[in-house]
Amino acid sequence: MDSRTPRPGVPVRGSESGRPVMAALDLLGRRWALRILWELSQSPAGFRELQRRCERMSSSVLNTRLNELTDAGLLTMHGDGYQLTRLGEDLVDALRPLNAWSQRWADENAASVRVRP
Amino acid sequence: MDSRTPRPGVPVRGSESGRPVMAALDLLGRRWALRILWELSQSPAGFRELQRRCERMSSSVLNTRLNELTDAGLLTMHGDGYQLTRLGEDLVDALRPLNAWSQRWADENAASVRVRP
DNA sequence: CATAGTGCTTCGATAACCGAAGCAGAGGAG
DNA sequence: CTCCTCTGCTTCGGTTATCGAAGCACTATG
Repeated sequence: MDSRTPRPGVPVRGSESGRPVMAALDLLGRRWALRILWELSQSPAGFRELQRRCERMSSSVLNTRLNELTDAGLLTMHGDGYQLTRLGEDLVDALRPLNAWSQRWADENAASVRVRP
Repeated sequence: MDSRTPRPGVPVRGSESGRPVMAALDLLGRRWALRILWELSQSPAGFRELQRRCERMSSSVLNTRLNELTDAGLLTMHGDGYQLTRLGEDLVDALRPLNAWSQRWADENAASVRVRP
């Protein structure tokens, strides 16, 4: 098991402070991490199913992320696949405003593109 | 200028769909992106000041991120440094629940560590 | 028995990131 | 004016993360 999984209270990539939000930014800033949580919030899925949903993401990275997120207590694995823990669901809830924001972002971006084609 | 800045409506790393939230996950999933927004939400800062706050992050990556985030319309640069746009501030607001969540994460993590020392 | 599915691993290639150094320009001091 | 210092930014060689194809061990099904 990779012991470099970001944890609150411990120095992480880019911050020695150990502040929880810094550990979160490190964990979630790694590639595919947010996406995996997002997909599992839609519905639980097995390894290969996740890989398909994320347009053939590398299996080695998927495995690494699954281990990290499991270590961090955000998801668990049963016989029928991976699913979010209570804590993982809460994180996805906390990330929900991001969905609404991205829509506004799309609108403003379309507007700013429209004036210079 | 790097034209690979993720934008809503355009295919990005890991998703061909062009869905806004996927573009957001790509943009924000890159290293230091969330952190830079976070720091600028505390207060505007110049290039080297940002570098200091982020514990000597590489200047090349900082420059790349600043360009991407500016391209995406999340921040602007004046004579007195970089600062968030309205859209950038909204994003930080949307990310605010993450702060609260990370605190709960820290609590639960401390609890689960305590039972197996 | 063969076939197809699973979770996961290995490994060479590529892309992202790091870190130290340096450049050009804008001041301020002497 | 020169010298010094600060700025935003660039370059480049080395390290790390990620990719992608292949394969392993196992289970289930026919």
